[in-house]
Amino acid sequence: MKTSDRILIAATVGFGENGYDGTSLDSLALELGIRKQSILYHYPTKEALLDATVADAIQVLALALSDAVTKSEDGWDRIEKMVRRVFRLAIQRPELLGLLREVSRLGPPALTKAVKDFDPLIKGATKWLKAEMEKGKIVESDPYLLVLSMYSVIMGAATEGNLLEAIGVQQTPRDVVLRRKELLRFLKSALVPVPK
Amino acid sequence: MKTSDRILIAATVGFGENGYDGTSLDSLALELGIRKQSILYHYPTKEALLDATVADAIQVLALALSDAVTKSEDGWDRIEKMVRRVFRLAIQRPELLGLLREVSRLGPPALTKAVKDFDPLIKGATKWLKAEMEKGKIVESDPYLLVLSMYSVIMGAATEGNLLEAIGVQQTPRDVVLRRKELLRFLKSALVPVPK
DNA sequence: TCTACTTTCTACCACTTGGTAGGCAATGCT
DNA sequence: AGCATTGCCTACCAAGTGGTAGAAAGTAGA
Repeated sequence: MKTSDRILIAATVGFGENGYDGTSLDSLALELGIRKQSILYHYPTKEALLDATVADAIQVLALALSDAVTKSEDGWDRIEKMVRRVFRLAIQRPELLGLLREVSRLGPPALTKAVKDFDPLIKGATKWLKAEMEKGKIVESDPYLLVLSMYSVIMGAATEGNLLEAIGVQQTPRDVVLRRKELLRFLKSALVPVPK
Repeated sequence: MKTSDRILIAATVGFGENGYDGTSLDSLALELGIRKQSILYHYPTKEALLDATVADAIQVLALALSDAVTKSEDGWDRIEKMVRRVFRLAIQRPELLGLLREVSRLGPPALTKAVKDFDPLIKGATKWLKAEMEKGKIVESDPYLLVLSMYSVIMGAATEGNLLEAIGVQQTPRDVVLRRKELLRFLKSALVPVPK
């Protein structure tokens, strides 16, 4: 693999799990078996490296979501498949969502760029939700607010691994499935209109 | 106010908003108009200071919750009042919830201690939810899982201020009320049984 | 083979980090 | 008064931070 890609991955894991300030270029270099200066050759500053990881993370997330969209039908089925897809991502690469959470804490300027990349996703989701509401397939409410709520719910559920471990909650695949099911029940009862 | 208390508050804000690694003792001291060594007099290490802030934050949260409990009736009313109380806390002192989120990212040893302090709260909530379920006032499901879900939902909603600002969402009191309402609708439809 | 370019390295540097040692003034107790 | 304790200070320090300068080593084309 290209060195620049190896750096990107290691940095994503580092920033996503130990935070931006908690991850030094030296520690990344040590992990990769190279010198810090090689990192700075590929990414001129630490901040540039952060921007690259965030852009990549958003792209991966966007890809996963669009994959779920194409493989689903309108209505609740689409939401369910998207949640499942995000959960799979959270299990396979928990650092990705951790990074997005971290960048939202860091604030500008990194967050400003991230939001710009993220915007089309939000816009698309909002538009779709609105259409679904008009069709009566989703409970009527402010679609933008709904997107934000869903974002924070899914984000919370997907990034609380550390906490669960500390509480002593098992993290076997079966338990994760259970938690995902509970989350889906949560969302479904809030989003799907009760049939008359 | 006692110097040690001033330090505690400043540290809570620092750790909660800029993270543990993002907050240096020097910057805290500068802000307080004292020397770093004075901080180290009251709290022997930076980690000890972190532990103190976390213990304090949990105590404040527990107090707020128990206040909501005593002033509410059983059933949905109690959950609603608790959510409102936590939201109020999130508005008045956003750094408190930010700190709890930060400590869950930091992992042991700080998280281990925090969980120990937090445990009675979780146990109490779980027990109460179970009783409510048996009375039929809350939808039947795994109470422990439910507590965790509610925790992550509320935490997410209450700590996404930075993100909302970057997206361009207004943060006027009216908007916060709207978001709280949406969250409550979310919770209510997931928790309150549909009347036959 | 010579040359130009890419990539990684060694050697530094100024600055910040958490933490130690010990001094000095205020306070209160005997 | 004498004395111990408390609280904050100055003076340091070793380690680690992101980043610069420039040499060395590989690589590919002429």
